[in-house]
Amino acid sequence: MSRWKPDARGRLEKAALELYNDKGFDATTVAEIAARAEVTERTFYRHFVDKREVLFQTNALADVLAHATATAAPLAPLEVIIHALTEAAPVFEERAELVRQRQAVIAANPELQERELAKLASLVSTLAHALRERGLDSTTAALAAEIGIAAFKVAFDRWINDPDQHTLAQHIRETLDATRHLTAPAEHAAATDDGSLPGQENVA
Amino acid sequence: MSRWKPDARGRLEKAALELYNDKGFDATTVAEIAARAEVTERTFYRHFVDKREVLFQTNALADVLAHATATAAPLAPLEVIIHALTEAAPVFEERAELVRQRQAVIAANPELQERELAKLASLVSTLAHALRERGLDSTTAALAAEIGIAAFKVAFDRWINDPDQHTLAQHIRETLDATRHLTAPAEHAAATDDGSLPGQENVA
DNA sequence: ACGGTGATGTCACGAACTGACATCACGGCT
DNA sequence: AGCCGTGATGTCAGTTCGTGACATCACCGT
Repeated sequence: MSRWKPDARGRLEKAALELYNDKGFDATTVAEIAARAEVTERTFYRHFVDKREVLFQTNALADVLAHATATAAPLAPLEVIIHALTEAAPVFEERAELVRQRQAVIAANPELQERELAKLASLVSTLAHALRERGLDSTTAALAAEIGIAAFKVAFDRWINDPDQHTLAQHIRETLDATRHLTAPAEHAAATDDGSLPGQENVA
Repeated sequence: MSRWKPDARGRLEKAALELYNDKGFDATTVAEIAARAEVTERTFYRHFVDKREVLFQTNALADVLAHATATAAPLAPLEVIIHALTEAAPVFEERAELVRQRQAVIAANPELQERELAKLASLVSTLAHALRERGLDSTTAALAAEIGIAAFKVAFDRWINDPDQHTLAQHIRETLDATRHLTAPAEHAAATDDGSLPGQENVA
């Protein structure tokens, strides 16, 4: 028979989630998590680089974004981003309850918010890289990626706090539409319509 | 005569900067900083909430942004933001050398990058609040603030890595112009086609 | 049966913070 | 002048995070 109960990592994750929810992140020690998962503290650190990382297992998202960006039809950068984010939406929508719970924990703790921002920043890098692969110049790619994730933040926030009114995908679309209205409105919009496809426009 | 040398905080700040630059953030202990500043470790923590915070004394920036946003002429949101960021630019330009040095330290350490993102997020809140005060609805304000800071990130990055080609203010203006091109341009199809995303069907 | 491997345990430790209490120049008040 | 409150600092003890080094031992392939 096996020397240890299987899936130590899973048990740790579950224990951590429960405790963070129950007593709050700060009041939870790694020792407690380990004890509840019936492993040692050391084992916790073998599975997660730190106490926060348990909540941020989401590399799936980066993969979806990168893939969707790479395979999207030739479109203006913002359309590509809408496409990619829309593809990614189900990752959240499929486990809305868990996501909300997780978000509540994060909302209650500044350290966790920092980590979340870091994760989002890494998504920006991923997106920007994927856009560069599509031929965008580096500044445009960086800017488009930043704006995309910025819009996602707002859309996600609205989705979390606006239970079931709309899907996340709808919020994303609405938010990016709002972005267009925000940035376009006063100016005449058609000036740059020289028929070119995705923007090779340079940042003058 | 006085019991202690004056300006403990200033000495701590100086000592920390030097050590972070010299041996790196990780390799520097608070004990070392305190020793060099000729105070105790405890005193360090009385002046700075943690080891990172020494590098993020920048509440001046938030004040400038909030004030400039509040007093800007009535304009489209994005114009207000351009105005505010432009007002804030001198905060950096006036001490470009120090800013570059600081940025190098931050670039070398993920923990510091996390903190920086947190500070920027707090600027987003400040900006959004100021925009709401101007009468924008909460979602538009949040979105405009996110986009403004996103553009600022890109502009700042270009400024740091593009020594003296342009001023930060120029970069900001260029970047926000690029934002307009990114979001507005040439998407004549979008006006009538609010429906399906092209290419959606064959993206796994 | 044998030896290598990988997941876990054990131990020891440094370094980041924190709470509680002590000290004592300074500045104001009487 | 003398007393007193205050604020900045020191001292100390303790908790928790996170890591390196080494030990254990079921499992798996040969």
